[in-house]
Amino acid sequence: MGGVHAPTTSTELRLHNLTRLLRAVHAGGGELTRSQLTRELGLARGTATVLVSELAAAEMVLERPPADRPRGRPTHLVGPHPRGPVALAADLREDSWSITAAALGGASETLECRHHTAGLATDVLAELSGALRRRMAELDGRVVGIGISVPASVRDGRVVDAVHLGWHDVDLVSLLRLDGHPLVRLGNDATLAALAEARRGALRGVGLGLHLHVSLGVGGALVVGGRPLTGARGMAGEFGHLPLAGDPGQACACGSRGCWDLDVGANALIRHLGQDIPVDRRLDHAERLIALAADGDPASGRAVEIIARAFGRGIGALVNAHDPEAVTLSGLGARLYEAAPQTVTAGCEEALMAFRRQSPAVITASHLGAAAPRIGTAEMVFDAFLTAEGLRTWRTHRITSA
Amino acid sequence: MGGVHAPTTSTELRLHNLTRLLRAVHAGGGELTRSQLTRELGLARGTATVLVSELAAAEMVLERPPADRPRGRPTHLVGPHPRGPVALAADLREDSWSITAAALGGASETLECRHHTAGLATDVLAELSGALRRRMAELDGRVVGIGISVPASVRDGRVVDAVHLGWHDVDLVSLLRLDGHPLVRLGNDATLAALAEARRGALRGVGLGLHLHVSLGVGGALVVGGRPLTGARGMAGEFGHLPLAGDPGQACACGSRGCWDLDVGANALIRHLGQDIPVDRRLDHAERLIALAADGDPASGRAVEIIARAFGRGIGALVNAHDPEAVTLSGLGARLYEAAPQTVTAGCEEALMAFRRQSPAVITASHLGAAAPRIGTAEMVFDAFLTAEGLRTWRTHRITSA
DNA sequence: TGATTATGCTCTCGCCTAGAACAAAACATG
DNA sequence: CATGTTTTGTTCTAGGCGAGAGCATAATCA
Repeated sequence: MGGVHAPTTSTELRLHNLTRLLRAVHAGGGELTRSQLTRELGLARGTATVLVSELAAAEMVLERPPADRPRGRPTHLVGPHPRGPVALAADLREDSWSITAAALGGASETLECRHHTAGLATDVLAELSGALRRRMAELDGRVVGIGISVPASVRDGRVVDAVHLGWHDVDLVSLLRLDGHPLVRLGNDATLAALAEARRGALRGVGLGLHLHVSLGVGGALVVGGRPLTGARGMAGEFGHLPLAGDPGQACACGSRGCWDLDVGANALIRHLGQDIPVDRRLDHAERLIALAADGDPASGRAVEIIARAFGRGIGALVNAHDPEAVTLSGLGARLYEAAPQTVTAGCEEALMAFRRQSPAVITASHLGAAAPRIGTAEMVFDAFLTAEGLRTWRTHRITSA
Repeated sequence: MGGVHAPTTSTELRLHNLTRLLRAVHAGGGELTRSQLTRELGLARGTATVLVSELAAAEMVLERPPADRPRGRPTHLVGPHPRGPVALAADLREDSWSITAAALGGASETLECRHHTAGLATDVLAELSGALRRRMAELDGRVVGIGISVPASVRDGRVVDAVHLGWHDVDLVSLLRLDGHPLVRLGNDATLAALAEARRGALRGVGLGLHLHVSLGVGGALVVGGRPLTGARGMAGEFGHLPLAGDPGQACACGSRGCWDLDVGANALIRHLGQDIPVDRRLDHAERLIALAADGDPASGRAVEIIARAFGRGIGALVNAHDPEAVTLSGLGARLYEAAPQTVTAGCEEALMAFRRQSPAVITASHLGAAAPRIGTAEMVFDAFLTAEGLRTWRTHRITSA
């Protein structure tokens, strides 16, 4: 499920082991030595030699001397090649967009970041499209895929529904005119934040984790074996539209009633204070309100407490249902937890089944911050690229272009 | 992730392909021809010859002539060997236990079935233990594993909590004195019903499915790639303890509030009618109430409608959150859906996000009936056995015993 | 009876990895 | 500073595996 097929022939076996090696390099952040990789993958040293040489010849990895040198013959760190594969990650938000380039191992650099006020105006997309094409040209031949993170439901590469933006069934890939590129992937920002957490954050190595990403509302994903569940149509993780913590009769903009979204997120926080803020400034405003609360402002403080409690209760309910090993929070969720950890925890315990209270799941605020969706987007692209197929493409591409 | 490792050497490659072949035979119910298997697995005919011969020599499969003969040279059905592997499945319930033997391909026969009134009395376990040992002796050397289905939360092979039975942290495997056997697996009945549905029912081939099993309350599992999620501690699928459809303030016996369990299941149905029925007769009674409703009894009819609506609303909420391709119902859930399909559907649509209403997930009543946990138990055992390790064990065992 | 059709069997070939033996490059020690 | 120790890289051989080709086989069809 998702590109990693087991080999059935000896030829595929080679490709499979090359992929495994490359994935290990990527997962290790490009900071593992050749001998570590050899041990980790259970390869013979001779085999490792062949495989690493092949990847180095293809300009995917480069060996460099390590900082510290233990006793015996020195080994080398296997890291990304300076002319190696790059994933471009575009993070499109209600109020801004950015483009980040990530190399094998996950090291990334945000190349460009623009604010906008136009919501989904076509010229915002045109601007982003132009920037992406420019960056691809700059990185001549190194871009193996483009990922786009959007605050919206995504299905089969199309934006199905963006409640807060008023988008419905938009073919973003076509609008960005990236059809020509072989590997373009679209993802929901919360799902991608979960992916980032699974690969580079607190859910690393966790069998079953739950990640919640709070922005205007609440989204997230169950993470199973390092992979967020995306649902049959790529629209899972809409936890905000479970009736977890509030008035079951209250209507939600999504068309249902009693949604958790009505009680948690920037929208809820602002509504609780009776304020009226335009969509494209709500996230910033909500962060400011949480800061105000921390500084002792009573009205903000009360609102934050209410939201934090509702957040906690929903978390408890979700833990009841799914029994995760760990729960991680990103976006506004992390801020909320940092501002009122005891309130969130109390809400959670309140909703937990009694026998689970003895060993509740660990709640952690993500340390990836606002970069989470970007990082996850790059991981999504590398997931698609680090396959037998991707390797073949890279090799033939480099051979023909050289 | 569950025993299926990818090969890294050519020796493992052979074992891997043997396993794939055996799994395909099992998944196909032992009714696939050699040529079908060859095509399905993408093998060369020569390779298939070698692999099938090897499995036949090990007395795992047996080739037999097919019923219908198409044009060319006749091929053979690859089915279970009469002296081949057998999984024993014990289904332990509040009021009875049974033992079922399943062969490769899933064909099963219930060998023994006893009623009891003693709940968890030690002599019930002793009786079951004796019966299991007897069956193992009868099936001399063919039993590759024993699975046990229990109506309780299970963690690390121990019964953690059985609300309606009063069991807490019971080491059932030790109590049954089966420690000697290499492969003993314990599972929750709802989770195993979901597994059965995934392998032999309506969730076959479904990428992400949701199975709900209604008895006194509601349990179930998300099925991902043919495998039910069990949670970090094996206690997932407690969907009944999400506050999905009722009064959020109402206290539940589990220690939380507003649980779905309060509105759906035998307990809820009986409570809605203001009746008072002992725990061990509630399931039967609830079925009778649903039958009464179908016959036109107004009080029962109203109660069933209310429960069905709450059931539907919760399903809708879960579909919002997880976006399953299909939803299957077993136990009382199937009865409820058959009795009032339009009410369930209406409740579901009511809770769905508007944009999902265009293509809602398909709801299906399971056709496996009461056998679902048994079937799932056998599948659990074969899952553990049909691995490179399991094959090795079988081969060495047969070699030394022959 | 002979043509057609699809499958099974056998053998060769190329590919892959393990493992052993040897070489190399550092550090540790006196 | 020279020598021994330790760990890793390199090279080569042996054994195993599956693809594919060519042939054999067993049924149906005309």
